[in-house]
Amino acid sequence: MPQITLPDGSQRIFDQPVTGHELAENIGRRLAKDAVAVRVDGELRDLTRPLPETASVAIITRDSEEGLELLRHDAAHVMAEAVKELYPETQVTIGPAIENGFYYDFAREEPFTPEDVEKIEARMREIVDRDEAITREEWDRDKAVEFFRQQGEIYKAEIIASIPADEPITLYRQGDFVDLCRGPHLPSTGRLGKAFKLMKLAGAYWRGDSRNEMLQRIYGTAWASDKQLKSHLTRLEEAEKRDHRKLGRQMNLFHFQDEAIGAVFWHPRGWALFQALIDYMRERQTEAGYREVNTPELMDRSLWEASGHWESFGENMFTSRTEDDRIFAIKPMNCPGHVQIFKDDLRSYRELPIRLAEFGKVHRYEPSGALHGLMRVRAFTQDDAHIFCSREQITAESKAVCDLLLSIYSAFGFDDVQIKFADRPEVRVGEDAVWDQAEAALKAAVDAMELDYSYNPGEGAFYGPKLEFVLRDAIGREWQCGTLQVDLNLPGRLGASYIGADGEKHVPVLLHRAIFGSLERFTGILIEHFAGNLPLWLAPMQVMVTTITSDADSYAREVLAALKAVGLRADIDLRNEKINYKVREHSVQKVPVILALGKREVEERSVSMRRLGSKGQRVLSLSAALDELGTEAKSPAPGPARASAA
RNA sequence: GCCCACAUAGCUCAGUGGUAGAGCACUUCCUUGGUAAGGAAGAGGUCACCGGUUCAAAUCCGGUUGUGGGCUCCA
Repeated sequence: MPQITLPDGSQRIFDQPVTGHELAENIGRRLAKDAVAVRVDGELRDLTRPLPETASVAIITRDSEEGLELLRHDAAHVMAEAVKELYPETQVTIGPAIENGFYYDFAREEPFTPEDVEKIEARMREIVDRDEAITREEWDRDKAVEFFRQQGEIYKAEIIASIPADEPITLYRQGDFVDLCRGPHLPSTGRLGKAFKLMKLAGAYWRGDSRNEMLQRIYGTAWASDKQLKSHLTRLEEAEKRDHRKLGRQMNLFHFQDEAIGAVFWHPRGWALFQALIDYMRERQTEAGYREVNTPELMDRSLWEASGHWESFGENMFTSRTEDDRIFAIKPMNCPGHVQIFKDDLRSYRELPIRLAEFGKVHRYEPSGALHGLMRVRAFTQDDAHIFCSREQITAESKAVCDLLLSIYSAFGFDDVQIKFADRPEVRVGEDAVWDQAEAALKAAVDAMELDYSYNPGEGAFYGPKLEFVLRDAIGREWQCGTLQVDLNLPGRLGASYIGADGEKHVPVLLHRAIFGSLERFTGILIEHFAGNLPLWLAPMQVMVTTITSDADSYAREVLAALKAVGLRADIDLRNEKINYKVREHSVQKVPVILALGKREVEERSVSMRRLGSKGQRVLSLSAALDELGTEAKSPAPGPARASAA
């Protein structure tokens, strides 16, 4: 007699074996309708499988997180079925659920066209209407391999061959379509519903390896209800409106052009924002004991060979050959330069730690396909710093870096920061014993700080392990910006040393750190995070003085001078246009404060202040306005550092 | 770098083989108007570039460059 325990602790006893579906019906019709699978003693299973004699069982509904994932996985199968029906020569490979949807990778000589995708989506809807039963079958491994080989599905056969021997091979059948799958799946294709949409065509390498052939990937989004689908599509539209490339033009911040691909032409307003970031970082890091330096853009190839960069990244470095046949590389990093400054003096342990910072512009020949607005460029500025210290100082210095970094992120409104610990990559320099020490030191530091972190195995730099700091923006997207790397390799390779208390030479530890990472990219992130509505302290143009009639011109000039005198970035608009027109134009350009001046303001020596995004305006005296704006435009005071678990 | 798509006026875009279009922006004139587009006129384009097909190419074909979406990469 099956005895089923439900999540609330209640028990149901049946006089004959039941399936998950029957259990759900027994509990309630509505639940049975929304059920997509069951969790039996922690394991997800098909609704149609009989339940064990005694088990604790939870019904998974379509709008739960797990249910949605199953729904999306089913959508991938339905898409594969549709593709096989329409284009039988296509081979199927893999098709997982992903965030917000699913994809499936297909192998086919001829590329799918956007029209094909429309047909595929229409066929998917037919398959849902057909409501085909989805059934699970356990197969013998060799038979399964043979089955897919015969069908010409060599990718599937390859996948089965790579499944560990102790795992069962399960196939799912819906209509004439059979796919290898771990499951579970919905009972029938009708249960998928129609809240899905195919989104885009893309290329993707077989098994994610660029040495392999390129497959055709079709992405889709799938939801539990039409309402959810619609709101997802609305969110995408909203995200598109924040695109920093679009806002960059609208706000007249920067542009790109073909003669300098991957390099930014910063316009006056964009540069004002960029400089505001530098000013703030400079203030904070000076306070934290960093000293700013500047190192050459071009340095001889030999230096990059010594550091190891030439070997690892030589192909991605810009170089220049001089008349006397020397090869200089445009710096892709600042570290070797900073090491030269360290080396130029005989250093004592008493000087450590030495913290050198540079807003260093670096150039990297990034692959053309990787370029993306400000987010991935070939010429960018790092808020780079290198801390030369002793082994004993690693923990304290790492902690100081984390505190500074989290406090600065918080000042920009990023309070949700994840930390990832990235350890030794396959391709690296240095002895494993040295890596053991570096990883242990960084781990000890992060543990000492009591910060939560996750692992990102094999993702360290070629010279040392690193912490990666990932922040979450206003619409939930994650951006990796900051980094802290413990390097026990480069200082030795570049011949840096200091004299210890014992009178002997020691190789210093080098901590590499960046907080913004790339100033260009961070600017792009801020634009998207705030949707262009930057807080006053960051706004490139903070106040626009506008006149309603030309009688106010001379007073307006006086107001502008007063604003500039208190350090505000301000400008004046005396054009012979209606106030509506001026307000619209400056609002489109996201100027946070518009002061409108007419006859009344001239007489009263007041201003009519309009804030971006608000409907009305306030009239206040010029001196009150100067006080208010001057205070608000100050950069945020250092705040407490916080981080959350990854 | 790889796959797919795209490239028309400063911007956003229409234009499927027969003399290049719209809106906004720009210039000039009128308008001095109280908070997200006042009115009129004018100027502005080797249709990314190179080649091919054709009597004829923005339009069809090939190549190059760039951009977009992905994949790979990211010191």
